[in-house]
Order: sequence, then structure tokens, then C-alpha cells
Amino acid sequence: MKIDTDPKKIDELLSRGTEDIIDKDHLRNALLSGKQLRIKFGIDPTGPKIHLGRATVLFKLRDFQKLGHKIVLIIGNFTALVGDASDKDSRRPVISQEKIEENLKDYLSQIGKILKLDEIEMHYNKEWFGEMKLEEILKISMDFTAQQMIQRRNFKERWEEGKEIGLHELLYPILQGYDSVKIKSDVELGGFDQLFNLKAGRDLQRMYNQEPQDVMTFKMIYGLDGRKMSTSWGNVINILDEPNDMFGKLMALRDELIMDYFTCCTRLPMEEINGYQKQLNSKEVNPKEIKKILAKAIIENFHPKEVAEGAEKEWESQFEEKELPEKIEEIVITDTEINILELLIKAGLFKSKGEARRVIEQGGIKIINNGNTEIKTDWQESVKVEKGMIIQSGKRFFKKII
RNA sequence: GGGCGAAUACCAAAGCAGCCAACUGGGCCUGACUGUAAAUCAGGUGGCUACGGCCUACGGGGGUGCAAGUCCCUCUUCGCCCA
Repeated sequence: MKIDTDPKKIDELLSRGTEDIIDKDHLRNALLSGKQLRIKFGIDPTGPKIHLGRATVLFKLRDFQKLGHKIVLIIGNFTALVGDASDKDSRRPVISQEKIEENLKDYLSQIGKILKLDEIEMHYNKEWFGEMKLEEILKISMDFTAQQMIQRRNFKERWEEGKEIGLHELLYPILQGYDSVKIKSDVELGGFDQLFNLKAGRDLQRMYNQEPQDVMTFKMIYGLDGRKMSTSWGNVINILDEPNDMFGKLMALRDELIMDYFTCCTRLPMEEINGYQKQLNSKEVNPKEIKKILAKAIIENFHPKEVAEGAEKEWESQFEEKELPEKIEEIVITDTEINILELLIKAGLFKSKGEARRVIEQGGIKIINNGNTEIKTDWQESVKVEKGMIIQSGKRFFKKII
């Protein structure tokens, strides 16, 4: 494959959404040289769902791939036994091999949305760690000191708080670094919290008389509400989310984050993005319009253009023109007349009558029938059930009776 | 191995015998205002109910007492300290 050495593209590759690059000049020259570089990316097959925050690295990998470089994926089926502490403040449970396989399959189907899988080289690091001799392990550990490891923020905090740190956990950065030696990587990418591990790779490569890899880390993007993106917070956009859902979530994004998302999660030209920034600053444009462009651009990472446009139309009709959503979940109710609380429960909108009752009292329940909308306020009332009737709870939940 | 302390709803965290379905904050839900943004404001946040109440809940089990998150015993888990 031919290597693209267009300096403009290379400079963008180096600057867009990146946090730290070591050693930047070296990497730039390497990219310009026309040599195919080996780009290492390690995954720890633990969490199956990839969200946009994790995807920023993948977009960058795609950039490398587009220039013709080789992505080398390391599946940490051995290191998973250790558990990286970079993003944790406590020990991680050990996962079974079967679970790892399962997660991996899931993982690949997701990154396949962004990367060309057939051009990727893959390794399991058990290939080399599985048969490594203790002697070798000692040898690679020698260049590191306990102090160095303890210096790491997460270890340090745990140390100071008196929380336990497994001895094996200290080995993690070294193991990750050794992967770089085995696959002779030229560049390794990782999250902003990975810097230490990535640098360990450089040290080890030197030890094995290899040229140290360059290292690239990324800006963290925040979740929809401005907090750290985390599945347990529910503020994530998963790359497998339905386009309509994704569009809606992106429209609810905090304004301050628009630019970060443009930069890190789309590949619209930077000139275009800077134009949006100006428009936002000038206050002449409703930020909503800019967000629509953003939402479409992000969806196009994963779906054809028409799908993204469809999602936009759907959103506009539902939320700007207050039309009903195109797809409403349908339910069957056999009663002809039924107490409203029972109806709401049968429709699956609420788990308990008390909850349903509260929302009714607060004016959150609407019944739409033949174009007439009625807000229900009396929870003792009975309703005549008619086909085609739509029940709306709050702003977002709809059910249609058939 | 020895000593000490903690465990409360989705999370954090009050309560230390009756006024406790349990303060407060976050989250979440509803409404107002909006750009389904943020911020703000108001309300809500165990279940059932004939709307009078009833039932289930404060790590598990047992006890004292008219009455127990609240006291006692025991078990489990977690944390701290000493060896």
C-alpha cells in the first residue's frame, strides 16, 4: 500500500484532538519519510460497549490507516489478568478467558464500524507472556523502580489512602511496554491517562535496542452533561446506538462541548469547524443549528448519509414541530374501558401505580386520540380504550394502542 | 494472631429508643421557562389502598422492651491500627 505523505494531512493528524505527543518531531519525520509505520493499540477486553469517548482514539487510528500505516491491535488477554489501574482507583476483578473471547468478538464488531478490520494485524499478548520465563520478567523489571511505579497518580492515591495495591498491578505498565518490544511498534496510541504505560514501552524498546516508539495521547471528551463520560452515569453515546437515539442525545449536548465533539468525533475539515466556532461566538446563529450539523457528522461515522439525514428529519418533526415520533412502540390492550393507572401499567410506562399516580398529578400524562390531546389529571378516572390511541408520558415516552 | 470502628434507599450521608417511609446533597422523574442545551424556579422520588389507613424496609439471624436504624448477643462483609 502506498503511504500518503501529504504534510497538511500529517500536521492535522498530529494536532487534531491530541493531548500529548512524544516525540512529536520524530513522529512527524517518520510520517513524512514514506515508510509504513506500525501503530500499536492495545485493548483490554473488559468492557464490551464502546462509547464516543473511547472512540476518539479509534478515529485517530483510522486517520493513520487512511495514510497507509499498519494498525497493530494487541488484545490484552494476558494483561487482563492483571488489570490496568490507570483508570481505576481500586483493584479490578479478574476475568475468565471465555469472557475475554466473548468481549473481544463484541469489541471487533464495534471497531469494525470505524476501522478496516481486514487491514489490521492482531496479536494476543498471551502469545509471548504465556511462555515467558521468570528470568525474563525480572530482566524487564530491572529498569524500573518501585518509586517510579508508586509515583503514578492512581497508585499514589491508593497508597496514601492506605488502600491495597496488588504487587502484580505494579507490573502492568512493564507488561504493556513489553508488548511494544514484541511487535516492534513505531507509534502507540492511548488515552490521556495512559501516558505512563506508553512511556514504559519506550524504555523497554531502548533496552532491547529498538528505536523507541512515539507516543500519542488524546484529549478526554466529556459526557453529554459535562461530567466524565461513563456508562454508569448514563451520559454516554455508544457507537452502536440507534441513529435517531444518537441524534437526540447529541442535541441534548451541552453547548460548551460542541467544539470538542466536532474536533474529536468528526472529520469535518478544521476550517469548516472553525467557521462554526465563529458563528457560535457571534450569537447570530442558534446553537441548535450547529448541533444538528454536528449530530449528522457524527452519525455519518457509522451510517450512510441518508440515515443521518433521516434522523435529523425525524428529530425536527418530533421536537420542533411537536409531531409524534415516527415509530411508537405498540401495545395491545384488550379492555374496552380501564382505570387510567392500570392502563399506564399495562402499557409498560410505569412499574407501580404510585409512580404513575404521581406523574398524573404533576400533569405529565397525555392521551392523544384523533388529533385531540388531553392532559390527564385525575388518577381515579377510567378511560375508554380505542385503537390508535397514543399515550404520552413526559416528553419522551410514547405508547400506541393497537 | 490481637485491638478498634463501620454497614442506612440508585449514590453520598444524617438519624443513636417513640414526633421515621427515615434530614440533606447528587442522580432520576414531572411541570414552568427554553433551543428536548445549560442555568434557574416549583413539585415529586418504597408498595398497595375502599384515600381512613395498611404492609414491607435501615447488612443477616436472634433477643430486651409497651415501643428498635437507634440498646444487647451472634454471624457476614468492609476499613483502620498493632504483631
